[in-house]
Amino acid sequence: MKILMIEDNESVAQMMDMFFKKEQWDVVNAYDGEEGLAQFNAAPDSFDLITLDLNLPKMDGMQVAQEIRKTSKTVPLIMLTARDSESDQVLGLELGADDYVTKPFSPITLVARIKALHRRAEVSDAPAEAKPETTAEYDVVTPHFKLSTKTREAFLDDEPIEGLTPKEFDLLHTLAQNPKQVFSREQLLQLVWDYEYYGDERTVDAHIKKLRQKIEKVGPQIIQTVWGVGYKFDDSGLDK
Amino acid sequence: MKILMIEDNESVAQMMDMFFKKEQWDVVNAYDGEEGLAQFNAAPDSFDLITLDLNLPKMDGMQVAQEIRKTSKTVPLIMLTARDSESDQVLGLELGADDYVTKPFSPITLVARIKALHRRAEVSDAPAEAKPETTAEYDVVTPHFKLSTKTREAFLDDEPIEGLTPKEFDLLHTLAQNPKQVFSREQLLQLVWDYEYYGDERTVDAHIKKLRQKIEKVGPQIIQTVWGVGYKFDDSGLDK
DNA sequence: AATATACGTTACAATTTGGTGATAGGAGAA
DNA sequence: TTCTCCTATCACCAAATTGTAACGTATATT
Repeated sequence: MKILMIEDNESVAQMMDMFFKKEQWDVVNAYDGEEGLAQFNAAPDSFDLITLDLNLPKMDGMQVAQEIRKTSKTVPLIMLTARDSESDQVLGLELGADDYVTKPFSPITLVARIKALHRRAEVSDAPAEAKPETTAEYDVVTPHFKLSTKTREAFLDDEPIEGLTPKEFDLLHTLAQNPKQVFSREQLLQLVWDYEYYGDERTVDAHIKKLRQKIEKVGPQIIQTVWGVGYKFDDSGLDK
Repeated sequence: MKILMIEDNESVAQMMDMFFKKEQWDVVNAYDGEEGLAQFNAAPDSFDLITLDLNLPKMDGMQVAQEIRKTSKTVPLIMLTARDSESDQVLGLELGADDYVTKPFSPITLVARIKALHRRAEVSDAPAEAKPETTAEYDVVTPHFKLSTKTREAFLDDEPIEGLTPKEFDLLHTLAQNPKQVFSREQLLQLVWDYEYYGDERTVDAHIKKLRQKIEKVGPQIIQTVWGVGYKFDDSGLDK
């Protein structure tokens, strides 16, 4: 998958770039509207998805969107917009955005939205086939654990883990996406919270605790503490 | 299923394209009357259905309809017309439209009308068989719930949910079509309301409330709140 | 064992989000 | 027209979530 990212704020661009690469996506970054449009027109068919910041130098994001839509009516387009400007959303959707995300966002959210949009686009391109409509598709699967962002449900040995709050779900999602990999508190704050958020590391602990409580209700612990480092998801202890 | 969409308004075309593709339909879009007719005549038998905007550049929609009907007397044809022009409806039906929808419409309505028309056409194409005339066909079925857009009735464990208003029915339809999938308020506004409508998210809450009241009269709750995310249809709690 | 550091736990205030009822506008029917 | 029902929106209250500080407990290091 190849993404065109049109974003002028350098640190935000860097952050996004990092997370996209973690997903093994190719990223092309343009730092203003003109450059973005040029990049796109140079090879319109090569991009699978575009993220477009609305607040851009040289050429306004809305204009860019319009120009892009003149060339391709279908390429998936996500707009990034400041939280307050609600009218942008209206206009954005009219100008052909498929989704928009308000800044500041959490990486896990953005990535999830991109994946969802890409999935939709892929399906509609494909020839008509057997429709798995109602068959839940899971984003994370191990022999004992599965999780779906579509339904926001998580299962441990087919028992639903119930009552998860948004943060708890995202946290579990992040950890479970890379089983056995240790995440520092700092990393988790970066992944699950807004990229502008710099808070207490104990916050992570507190959420882990509540998450563990809800997991314990249906099965053994799958979130381990790695002393001096952080936390990890590991359900391999259930294999025997 | 393959659809010929004759529609000049780009953003409306795009929106329709998106929802058609979600249904996994093939879509061919023509941006004026001439092009539409050309597309149709190039392969008259390849289309299963045509949507035709009446207000078109180059060649008037009515003319297009007449020309189409010269070639095929049976291809299902839906006209899209501005809300005020009532005379169009009369003329349209005389010129061979099978249905018409007033703009602006809500996606769920348009898709439902297309499905209904297509179903009718399919049945009448088929060799004379036992026609289940009055036997309701349901659009959504789970072990405890069924819903028919034809009769606009919904049943919970064979008990009719009564007194549903149009919006409430569409809302229930949208949610029930994808059981367990969480819909944000924003998504619901996009699906159930007109494409030109951008209103308060609390509006969804209010409709959900009234819908729940009517559901409660005949059985347990099948619409759940997913805190911080949205709402979902889930009747799996009734299985045991 | 002593110490320092990391972690777990709890309680609580602040914030966010959802539910609800009142109300007024508007469409459609009588 | 008048009437009725549907619909949208607002304001207020209730409920859930969240971040953080404080403090107790566990772990590693010396």
